[in-house]
Amino acid sequence: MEPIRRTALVEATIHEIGVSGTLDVPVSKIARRAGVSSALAHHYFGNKEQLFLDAMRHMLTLYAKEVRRGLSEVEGPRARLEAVVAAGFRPFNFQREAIAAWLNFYVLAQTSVGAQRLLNIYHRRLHSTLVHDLRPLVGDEAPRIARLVAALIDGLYLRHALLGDLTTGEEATWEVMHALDVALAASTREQVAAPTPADIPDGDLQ
Amino acid sequence: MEPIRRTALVEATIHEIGVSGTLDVPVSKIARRAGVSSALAHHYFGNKEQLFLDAMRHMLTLYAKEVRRGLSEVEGPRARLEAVVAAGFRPFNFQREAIAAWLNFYVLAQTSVGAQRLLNIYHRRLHSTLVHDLRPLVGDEAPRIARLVAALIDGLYLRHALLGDLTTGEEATWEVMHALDVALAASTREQVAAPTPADIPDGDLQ
DNA sequence: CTCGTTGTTGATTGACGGGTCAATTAAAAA
DNA sequence: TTTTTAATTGACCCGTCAATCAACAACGAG
Repeated sequence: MEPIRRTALVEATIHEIGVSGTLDVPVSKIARRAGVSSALAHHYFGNKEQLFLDAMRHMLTLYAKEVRRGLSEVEGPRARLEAVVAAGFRPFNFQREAIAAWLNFYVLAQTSVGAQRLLNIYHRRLHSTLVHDLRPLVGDEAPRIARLVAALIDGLYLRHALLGDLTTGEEATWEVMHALDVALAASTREQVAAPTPADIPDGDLQ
Repeated sequence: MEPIRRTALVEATIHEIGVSGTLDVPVSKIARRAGVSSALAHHYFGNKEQLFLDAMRHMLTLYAKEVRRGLSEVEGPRARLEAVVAAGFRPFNFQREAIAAWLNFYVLAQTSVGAQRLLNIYHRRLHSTLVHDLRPLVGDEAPRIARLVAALIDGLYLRHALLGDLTTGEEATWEVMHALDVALAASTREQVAAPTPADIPDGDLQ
């Protein structure tokens, strides 16, 4: 019984946050939607923050699955990169619920170490995936370009989510891929033209 | 008397949101910090949302001033673009208060038309500034590249704010400018390779 | 048939918060 | 001096909410 209730509560959390746009939703409301009492929610999750964090973990899991699915369908670095990018712009990620969850997640990450940890996991996962497929294309430049692509994804996502800047997710994907191709071309040209590895100002860490 | 109280309240709002990280701060607390009663805050602003929106407007004003200041010190499209980008990554924008205000602003923008309006203003302002200086460099590609740069700024900001991804704002600026230069080069090369409608009409270059 | 375990809840609590309003003070106008 | 207006507040209403707790149901094991 426990696992059923837990997932019901997690899904209800995502839903209610999506409806209100805020983390400021009564646990009782979430519980009602999950068909249980608020006391049970506390019984299983301890407190509201943990409940939300579990919900976010759930979303991240779905997202990761989506990425894997996309990756399994293609071959070659460039196509794999496109798959990763495209996964981030699938309609799934632009449902009210997902947007609300992410934005509130960011807010929470300022003050909650749990949220910070989770956010770091997401970032590191994305980064290492990108680097993995970038390395064969640009070698040592991979980390830098990965950061660039990741930032671009986040930025476009934000704009798309809050302003309907780009109409479709495909367009956003195209935009990122175009930028990526340009960066790729520039990087390889650079390596041929001027064999300068470190033109980045000194020391970086972690 | 009124203007004094208003700005005191606005500044107190920014401060308290910065401390708590949340919009979920009692008006009474904000008022106390401003040295007035919560009733007065309501008297002047009507409700909490308006108070916060005014605070956000205030921040946006400061930011715009910063951009103008940067622009006034340089000349030429490329330098002006750098000034705009750099303004976004100045320490000012990375104080707790600014980060908290922005993140909560995003959250609010999901549901508040007032916040949406304000966000649109910010976006349009940035966009038109970028386009203005991009046009002489890349002609019709200006809007597309402007969107790219804007998204990159937002994305890097987010990562810098929540993860300390890049160490310094200068580095972030450099990252954006590098991407921009690459895009610029690609764009002009494209135009040389494949003849396109009349661009590079008026104006200087570089 | 009873006992212990698991799942579940209603009721309650202690605290807080937004927004309102009658009433006070201070200053300006007449 | 009297009247009017602006500035400001304390107290309060009504509502909410997170978290706790004691208790009840269901049920399989012995």
